[in-house]
Amino acid sequence: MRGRTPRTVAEAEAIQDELRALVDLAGPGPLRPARVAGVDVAYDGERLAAAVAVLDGATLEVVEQVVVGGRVAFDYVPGLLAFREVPALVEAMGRLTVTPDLVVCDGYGLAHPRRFGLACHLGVLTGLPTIGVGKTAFVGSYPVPAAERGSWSELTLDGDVVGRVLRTRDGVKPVFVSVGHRVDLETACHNVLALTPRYRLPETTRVSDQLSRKGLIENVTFE
DNA sequence: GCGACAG
DNA sequence: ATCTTGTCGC
Repeated sequence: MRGRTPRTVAEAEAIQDELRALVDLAGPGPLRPARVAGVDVAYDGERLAAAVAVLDGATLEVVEQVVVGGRVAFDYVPGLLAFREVPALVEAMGRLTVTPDLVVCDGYGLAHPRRFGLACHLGVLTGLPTIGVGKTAFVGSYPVPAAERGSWSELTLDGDVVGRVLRTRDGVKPVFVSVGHRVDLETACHNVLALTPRYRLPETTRVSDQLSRKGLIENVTFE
């Protein structure tokens, strides 16, 4: 279950249009997940390190970590990020000994040109509940949310609400939340706030980001 | 037609 | 993503 690796942009877009039908937007998804995973990928030219960190949903303490090395198989193209990161992430998740109740991705989910961002892609391939948390704007328009943590505004694309711009820290740049698979938007935002007791980004994102970079330096597994 | 564009 | 030091502020 790694998904096909397209050779062209047209081929990749066709795969997204096909897999989009498998996304489960019914939710609701976990409100108090026991285990929450964070995934991220770090690069060094052709080499890459994909990491998955599983945290206890209540204490936010790290429960398990996995890092796998690999090679870039698809250049970065806005809208096709998943083809660059998902294969290695699926490989890393396959090595987990515990099953996450929720997976927090770096990037977008439904808020995507074809409504099938990285979070949706990883969700469909693993079957797990996923959400996307982006650090910068990608698609859609939105009013700037109030300055207090917890404030949010709707992210709209072509007349559809595809996500929320959520303030996780008072007076700090907000994050872009969109659902991936088997989780609704309200539940996704509740979880993001639960994962940001102190920093702008979810603990899951921070731990997996640090882990992937460390894996790159230590020349972890390779392919 | 010309930019903008998750990571 | 990645290239990159110190510095201002809570």
